[in-house]
Amino acid sequence: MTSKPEYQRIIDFVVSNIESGGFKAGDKIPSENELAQEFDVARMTANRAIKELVHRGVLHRVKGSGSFVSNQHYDQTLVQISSISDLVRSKGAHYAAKVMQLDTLYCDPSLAESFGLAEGSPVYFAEIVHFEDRLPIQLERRWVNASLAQGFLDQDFSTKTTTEFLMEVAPLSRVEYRIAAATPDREIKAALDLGEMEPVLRLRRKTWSFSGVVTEVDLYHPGSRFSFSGYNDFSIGDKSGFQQGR
Amino acid sequence: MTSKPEYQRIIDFVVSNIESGGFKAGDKIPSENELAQEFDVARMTANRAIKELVHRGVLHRVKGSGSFVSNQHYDQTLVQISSISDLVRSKGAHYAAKVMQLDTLYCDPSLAESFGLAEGSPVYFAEIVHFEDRLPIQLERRWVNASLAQGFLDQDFSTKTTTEFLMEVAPLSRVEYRIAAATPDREIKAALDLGEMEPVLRLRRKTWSFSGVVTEVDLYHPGSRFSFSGYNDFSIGDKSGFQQGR
DNA sequence: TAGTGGTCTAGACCACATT
DNA sequence: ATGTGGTCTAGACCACTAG
Repeated sequence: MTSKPEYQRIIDFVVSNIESGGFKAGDKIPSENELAQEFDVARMTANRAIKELVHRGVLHRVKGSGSFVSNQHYDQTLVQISSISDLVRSKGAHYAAKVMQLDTLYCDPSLAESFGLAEGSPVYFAEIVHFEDRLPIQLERRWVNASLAQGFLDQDFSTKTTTEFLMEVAPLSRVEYRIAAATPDREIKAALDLGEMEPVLRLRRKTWSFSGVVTEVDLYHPGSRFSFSGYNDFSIGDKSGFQQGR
Repeated sequence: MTSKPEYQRIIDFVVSNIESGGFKAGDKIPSENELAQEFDVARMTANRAIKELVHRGVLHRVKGSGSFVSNQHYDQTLVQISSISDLVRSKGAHYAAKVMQLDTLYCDPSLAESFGLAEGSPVYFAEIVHFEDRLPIQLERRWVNASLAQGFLDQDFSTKTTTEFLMEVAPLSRVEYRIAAATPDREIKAALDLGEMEPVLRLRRKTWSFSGVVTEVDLYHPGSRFSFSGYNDFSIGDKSGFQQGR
């Protein structure tokens, strides 16, 4: 019989009060000192419980003021997106990549603005098709800040992914992304072996390192064979999430 | 000059050692006691730093054994999906909903299996179109476990969302979801006022409460006007995420 | 000024790992 | 037996917020 930690009793108390409606969104919950007295524990223990719930997004705190119940999650959900090669391999399938294009471009005004570079600055461009058991599963179109990724053109991206390389030369500090459904152009349609009316699932991502924008990428996936998925567990232990293509 | 907390110095130490390659994935890092001595702080302070990095997924710990560097995230990314009415309102736009259908079905074999119910069990079905400033932005097709959501048919879902109602009667414990690009059927095309070749972005979600499957829903969005997006910050403070339609 | 959270200390006991 | 992380204590000082 492993007994629950003390802080868990406090977590349970707060959570069950929220679930029962005793504490509503915006309500102030008892202070650390009050909880510590109530549960006969040290303040640090109450602090740990509250901090855990802040981590989960259940509560938020204001210094000098108190701890408050955050807005309900409703069905807030997380999608976790990992690299395509990991994904394919984790399914036990064979992964392969084919480099279609790999060379240098010079910034047009729009690219220049996006990367925060001067017009005409060099940017590497790569187009790579990723396969899962011989079936094309992703078309990658990537632009890379040349000044932040020396040696990019010399890599063999059929054995190491662009992401793996970029992670080594420029640790990421920020990512922005967008998932959309799109109509493929002719080239995408050919590369992914798409049906006549088949849409694509597009993930567009922009990545910063400490020194600036490192890379922008469009990842196109066949709508009929690929999706982002995952799950969330609440109330029990905690959240969690994975990603899956199909 | 607000000085950094002590535990932040330890976090920085570990992170920079990982980024510089000093600590590699799988490596054991110094123990709490060693770190505490090294930085001349109490063990609890070192513990806090390490716990923070465990929360971020940078490290993992094994009781009795040590703390280890986890596999690199690469560009793991989070998408946070919130409710459509919150989303529209948070953009300052006008939100409206139109209930197209709201009645009772009886489970066919496939529905029965999904809900864990007997064939022929009653299930509520709702079809609702959500508008952002008069423009259709989401078609919701929802199936609801009748035994877990009494009063569902009596609600006015043009003023309160299905999700809000369900959250009240059956607190969620688990969510599964899948994002895909799809070709709309005729009905979806009409409801969302789609162009001829326009694909839809579909979010399919299945939600459990403690007592079983509560609801399954397909949310269809115009590919040309809607996407899921967000961002992640690393290394600085931490992660974060929002969702946005456009 | 009194209450709150943010941080920190210098101990402690325990369960578990490795040796 | 030793070292590790997991938990907990009973204080403490600080910065911030509120009355």
